[in-house]
Amino acid sequence: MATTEQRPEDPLLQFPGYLLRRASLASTARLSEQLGELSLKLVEFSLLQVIGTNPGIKQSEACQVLDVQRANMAPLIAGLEKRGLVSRTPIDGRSQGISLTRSGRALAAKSFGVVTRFEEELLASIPEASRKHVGPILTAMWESCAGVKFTASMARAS
Amino acid sequence: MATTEQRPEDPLLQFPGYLLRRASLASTARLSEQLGELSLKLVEFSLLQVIGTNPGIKQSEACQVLDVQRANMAPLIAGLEKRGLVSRTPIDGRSQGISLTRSGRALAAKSFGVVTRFEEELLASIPEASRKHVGPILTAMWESCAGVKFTASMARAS
DNA sequence: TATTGTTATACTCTATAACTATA
DNA sequence: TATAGTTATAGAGTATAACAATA
Repeated sequence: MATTEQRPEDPLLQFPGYLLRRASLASTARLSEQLGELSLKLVEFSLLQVIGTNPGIKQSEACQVLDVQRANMAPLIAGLEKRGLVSRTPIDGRSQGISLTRSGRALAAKSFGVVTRFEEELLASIPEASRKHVGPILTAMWESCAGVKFTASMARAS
Repeated sequence: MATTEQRPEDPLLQFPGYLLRRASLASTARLSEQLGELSLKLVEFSLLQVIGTNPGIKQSEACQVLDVQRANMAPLIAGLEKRGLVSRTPIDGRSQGISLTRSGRALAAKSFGVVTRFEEELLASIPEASRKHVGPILTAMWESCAGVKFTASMARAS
């Protein structure tokens, strides 16, 4: 028989956005641990994948894809270059194409395996009947919240 | 007719955990803006709600509910107390019960309205057929990732 | 003039360690 | 000996401003 002692209630559990944040923080912490064993931060992993899929991509383009400030991208790329994971090829006088080196491709592939396994477990933890809704739900939440930014910058661009 | 110019691809869009993180970051940024108009940070809003639902809650209990370190909770509570939003009542020599003041209740109610509206819009952006899966999916993802922590600390406690 | 990359810097958030007082 | 609260501090992560070089 359980005691009647009251545990504090969390009144925020009813909010999708709260669940979203708590789940994201927990997931990020867990995956970061695993990537740490490859001496990779989450953003470094993401960057390797984006560069691998888009060889010769410009720094500024990678910034747009990953929503990272130019000022923060510079030391990130520099760090990967210093480790021999990426290389730069001049496009014109002010921009360079970034590509994976051989060892960059190796680490990208290895870390992709780690993340894929993690993501498979994550998906497996979700009730089977709900799984096909994961993509639509998260994409909708993302787009509806990112929408403000997008419209602001796109209004300027159009 | 669209140009054939290639935009960089994001190879991470296939990963639920990536979508989770991007959606969470976007949602957090957007809601934080709105709460900023009430001079509330997201964690302060959450804390007000937890205290309001659990009058007399101890600081350490609020830490567990919101997953905030004791060391970071202290200045948070102090800040709310300084603004006259919460009050402390001694429980024993070392712990105090935290409750909302009158104006704390007012701000908690007002901000709850703001967040509720936000969350309703968030939910409305999701395809109707998927909506009932939001809770189960996010809860499952949260629990499956928080699980590690829980088992570690619970093993110690048992 | 706008874009690309860079540097410096500040601000927020979070994590750790050490301390006091009390159970 | 463990718990509650506090303080100080360090480390990420992120944001802004300014600059040089180039389109």
